Amino acid sequence: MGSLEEAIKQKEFKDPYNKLVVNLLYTQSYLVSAQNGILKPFDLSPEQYNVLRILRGQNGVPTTVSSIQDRMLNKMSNASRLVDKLKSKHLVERRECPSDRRQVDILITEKGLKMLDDLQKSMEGFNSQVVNLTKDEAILMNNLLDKLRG
Amino acid sequence: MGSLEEAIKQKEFKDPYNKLVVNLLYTQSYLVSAQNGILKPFDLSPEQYNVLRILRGQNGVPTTVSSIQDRMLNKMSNASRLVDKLKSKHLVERRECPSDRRQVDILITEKGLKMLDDLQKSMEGFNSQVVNLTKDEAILMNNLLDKLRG
DNA sequence: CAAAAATACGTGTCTATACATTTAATATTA
DNA sequence: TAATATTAAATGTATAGACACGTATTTTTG
Repeated sequence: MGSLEEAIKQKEFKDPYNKLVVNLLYTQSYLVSAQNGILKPFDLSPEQYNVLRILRGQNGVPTTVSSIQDRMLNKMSNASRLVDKLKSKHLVERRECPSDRRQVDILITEKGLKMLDDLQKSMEGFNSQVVNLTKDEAILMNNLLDKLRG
Repeated sequence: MGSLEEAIKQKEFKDPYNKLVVNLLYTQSYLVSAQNGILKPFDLSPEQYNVLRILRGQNGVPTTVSSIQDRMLNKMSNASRLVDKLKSKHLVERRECPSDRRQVDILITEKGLKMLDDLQKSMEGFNSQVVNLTKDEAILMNNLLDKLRG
């Protein structure tokens, strides 16, 4: 499973950039699959999990839907519908925003916080297990990724 | 837009592994969005494009659906339905496999090859434009990604 | 201040992903 | 060889991603 070439049975790539794009797409799929294994018992999708973490990071301060959208990993996703799904599971709460009636304040509920807490136990160590790199290599790669997006 | 922290407005991460997982997911979304811009005029999704390239790589030798599946970037995707979509656009052809009637041989059509050829003009340089790294950095990152998946 | 522009959120639609299940064909083995 | 297991592909279903569009509210500006 080591090299990309072996994994997707492609002999060679035009240049390192071409290979890198394919490699990043392939690695993301690898990570999401692994993450799904942990999230599935909690009946959460990766982006639902992400939205809950964003809301927990607010420490009780409400956020709007568009602010959640801005901070989501997948910018083209649909925060409105994800929040709706989380609300139907009673993991978040909606409040009409008094200062601007176009906006809707979103808050994580006790139940949502509890679920994140339970999840933490399963997620503990997941990142370092799934990422077979030394800490220094991980830091290096973070820097390269930040540069990549320039 | 430089750092991940800025992009998703998160102050800090538990450790470099945690950040790296988030960084990879975020970067994939960045790449797919950019790729979509090129593919949209051709009415192809990224995985449809990928399947066509796999078939072109066969140089006329037919492949089965499951072999395509194995080589796809997203292993959980559904080769059968993607092939179906490509067939309805007359970009691929299905043939029943004589040696094993469970299998279906898939071939790229002339129209499919022509589309890839036209696409190449737009895709030319895309990878090196979207990836703001030197060639050496790209090579380094490829090696780290291969190691990451262990 | 009235008209126009911008913003926030929701919705509609099509495609893709994730995963379970089904159906047909082939392989295994008792 | 008949029964069982395995495999290939397709299908069913729920959620998510991509993107256009609609509606209500607020901002801008002429």
